[in-house]
Formats: sequence, C-alpha cells, structure tokens
Amino acid sequence: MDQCITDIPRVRRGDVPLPQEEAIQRIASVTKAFSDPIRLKMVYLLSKQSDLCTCEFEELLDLSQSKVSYHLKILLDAGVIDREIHGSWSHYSLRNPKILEQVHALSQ
Amino acid sequence: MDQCITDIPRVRRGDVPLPQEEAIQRIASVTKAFSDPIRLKMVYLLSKQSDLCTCEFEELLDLSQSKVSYHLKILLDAGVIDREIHGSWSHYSLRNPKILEQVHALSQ
DNA sequence: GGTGTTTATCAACTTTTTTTGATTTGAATA
DNA sequence: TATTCAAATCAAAAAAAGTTGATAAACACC
Repeated sequence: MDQCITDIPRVRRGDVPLPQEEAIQRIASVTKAFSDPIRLKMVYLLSKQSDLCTCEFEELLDLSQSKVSYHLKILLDAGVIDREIHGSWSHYSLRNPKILEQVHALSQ
Repeated sequence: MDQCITDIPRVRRGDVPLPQEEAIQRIASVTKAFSDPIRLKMVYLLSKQSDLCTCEFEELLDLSQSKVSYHLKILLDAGVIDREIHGSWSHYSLRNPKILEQVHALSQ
C-alpha cells in the first residue's frame, strides 16, 4: 500500500484534550441561532435598521406572527439580540452590531 | 398608551432589501456545520492537529465509524474542511486554520 | 484470487427543529 | 368595563437532522 503520510495510529484517545462540554454547548447554541435562513435575515435586517418590533419582522419577511416570535426567541435566548418592551410592543436590537460581519467572515 | 419609541408601522415590505436567497443559504450551511457539538469538537481537534484521518476521529471522540463519516461530510460539503485521499485513508484538514477563532468570537 | 482494512453510503429509525393555528397575556383605548 | 391590539405561548403536525447497523467500494497485502 502507499505509504500513509504518517504512521497510523498517530493519535489516541486522550492525546488531544477537548474543551469542556459546557463550553462546546454554549458555542453550539450561538452557531445554531445563526444556522437558519429566517434568523439570518432577521439579523441582517437589524444590522440595517437598528431597532425593529415583532410586527415589523412580520411585514418585512412576510411571516406569521407566531413564526416570528419563535425565531426571535431563539436569537434572544442565544444572546444574539436584546429586547426592550414598550407598552404592548417588543423592540429588538443586535447585542453586538458588528456580529453580521463576523458571521459573514465564517463563509469567506 | 405609552408613546412608542417611534411611529408604527415604521418600515414596510421592500423598505430593506434582503441579500440573495442563495447567499443566505450558503452562510446558513456554514453556520449549521458549526452548530453541532460533535462537529465543533472535530474542528477543535483539527485546530490542534492539522491533519487527521477518519479512524483518528473515531478514536479521539469515541464515535462509530458511520457517525464520524456523516459529520465529516457535512463539514466537507460546507467547505469548512478539505479531504486528501491516500490509499484507503481519508485525511482531513481545516480549509482556514483560523476558523475556530472566528467561531469563538461569535459567542463573546 | 482471497482476505483484511479504511471509508463511504444506505435505509430504517429516533430525535430535534420548525411550522401551524389557536389560545393566552398584558396593555391601551373607546 | 368591554374591546382591540401586540406579542408570547401552547399543542399537534410536518419537516429536517442525527443515529444505527448493515452493506458496498476501493485499496493493500498474502
């Protein structure tokens, strides 16, 4: 057989320590928040318009009210966006206004 | 009622142009690739050990062969990793060695 | 050729995520 | 107080993603 690049097996269990499971889960919850097209569009809209309420997402993305609430909650729980309540309205904004650039950098 | 921060409705469909659906989908495929704990660990391992074959992921993460192949394919299809075939072995490496830092920056 | 190794793929199943429509909650207004 | 409006929540259904064990393909070695 062709010589493998290096000897095999080269690394065994325990050779490379992994991060804490908790740290992995935290990162996964954030990347998961960005992994849905609807939520990416929401983040995009917030990067152009720094403050939007639920009904504006409905209007801009042509989505049902419960669908909008569902996705906003995922972004909120992941810490991607913040909510400010004014009367009956919920206003959302990006916690980090530069986040979209960082997401975009992942796919370059 | 409390005065809303601004008049409503403030923005309507078409007011904020969205990126092409295709561009959104491409970004989503990358963020989705990073949204699973197993795949995050794989990327982490590759950031510490620049080249690993399928069976090494099995050993290091204590996972079945088909599960490892399944997750590696998702990372490969998203363009996160590259594959080099040597005989019967498939060797994987990060397309962008700094990608883990960028992923980590998302959750800061 | 026959055997063993590494890896990918497949189909069936399980789990998770998303969607949908209805209901509930809280607040403003007539 | 009754009504209306914005938004969250719920339960059921649908869709997507992940897991599992088996099979297949490609290669090396005897």
